[in-house]
Amino acid sequence: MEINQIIAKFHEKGFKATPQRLAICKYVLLSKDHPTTDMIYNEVKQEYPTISLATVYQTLHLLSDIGLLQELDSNNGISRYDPKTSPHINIICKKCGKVEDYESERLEKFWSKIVDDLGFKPLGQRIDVYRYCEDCRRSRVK
Amino acid sequence: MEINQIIAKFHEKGFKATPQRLAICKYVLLSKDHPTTDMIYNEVKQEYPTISLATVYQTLHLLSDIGLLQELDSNNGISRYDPKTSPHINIICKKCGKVEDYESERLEKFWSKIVDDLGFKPLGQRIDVYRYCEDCRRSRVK
DNA sequence: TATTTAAATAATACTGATTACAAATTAGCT
DNA sequence: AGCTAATTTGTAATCAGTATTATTTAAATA
Repeated sequence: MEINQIIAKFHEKGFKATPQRLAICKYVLLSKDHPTTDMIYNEVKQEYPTISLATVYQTLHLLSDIGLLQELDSNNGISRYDPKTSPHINIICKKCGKVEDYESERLEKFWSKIVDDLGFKPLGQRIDVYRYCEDCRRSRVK
Repeated sequence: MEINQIIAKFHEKGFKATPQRLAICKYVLLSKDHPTTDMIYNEVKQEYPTISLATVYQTLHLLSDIGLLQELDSNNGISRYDPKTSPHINIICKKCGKVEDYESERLEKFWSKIVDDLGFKPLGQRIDVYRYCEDCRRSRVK
């Protein structure tokens, strides 16, 4: 997504396109690894050393509200954010919380039928599947 | 699920079938409304006035581990628990966090194909769909 | 049924992610 | 360039969930 599109999106929804917001967008929306709030804060602090953690939280909620990302808040109480808002599966490790994406045409096709059945257009969706990831299976602590 | 089956399940997995655990099972596994930890605590306290909140948390995690229920930890940071562990959709209100179930044969059929594609047997899954519920749409605060 | 013991409970202190607040700053309008 | 409501900051407060430890107990064994 282009930076100009993002700015337009903010304006369209009646919000200001502040540099802090754009910096967070630039990082999260390009990110491949479902970052946590902390990862985002530390990354954006490189560019805006005075940014407040509160701003990061507020912005992430805003981005979720206007549909630019999906909040994943995983099982260990630490939220993660996913720039992909189209139907896909999050393969989540029950131990460490790491998230991998799984996309397939079949899933998208199925999903559109399911939504038809539902009878309303959802604001968003989230499809998770749990397992233990490679790393956690190797170090079989529990 | 019969109480005897539940007791057997605990023993099979090497855990003790304590009265506290059984009381929590009795409430949650029969519950239709995806209760929060607090709801469970307050309900079970009727029968076991000395029960500790810590016991409730521990028991719920145990029940999740041995596959008797599904932890839902919803978007507002408060965990909810779902006695239904088969594939179904949780229709979640983005404002108040209320959860409704949606089941369909079509979904179950689709899901088994998706799992085949995945190439591994998941420990569990969670399929959420977001909207604003009736009540929250009516009281259009935000 | 009494004994034994590892497991479980209760009570409470603690942790850490998230939110609330209020003063200072600023995007974007005119 | 000035205005103003929106936004940001920094910090304090909140609160769900966890850790800890002394006490109790389920259930295996004799």
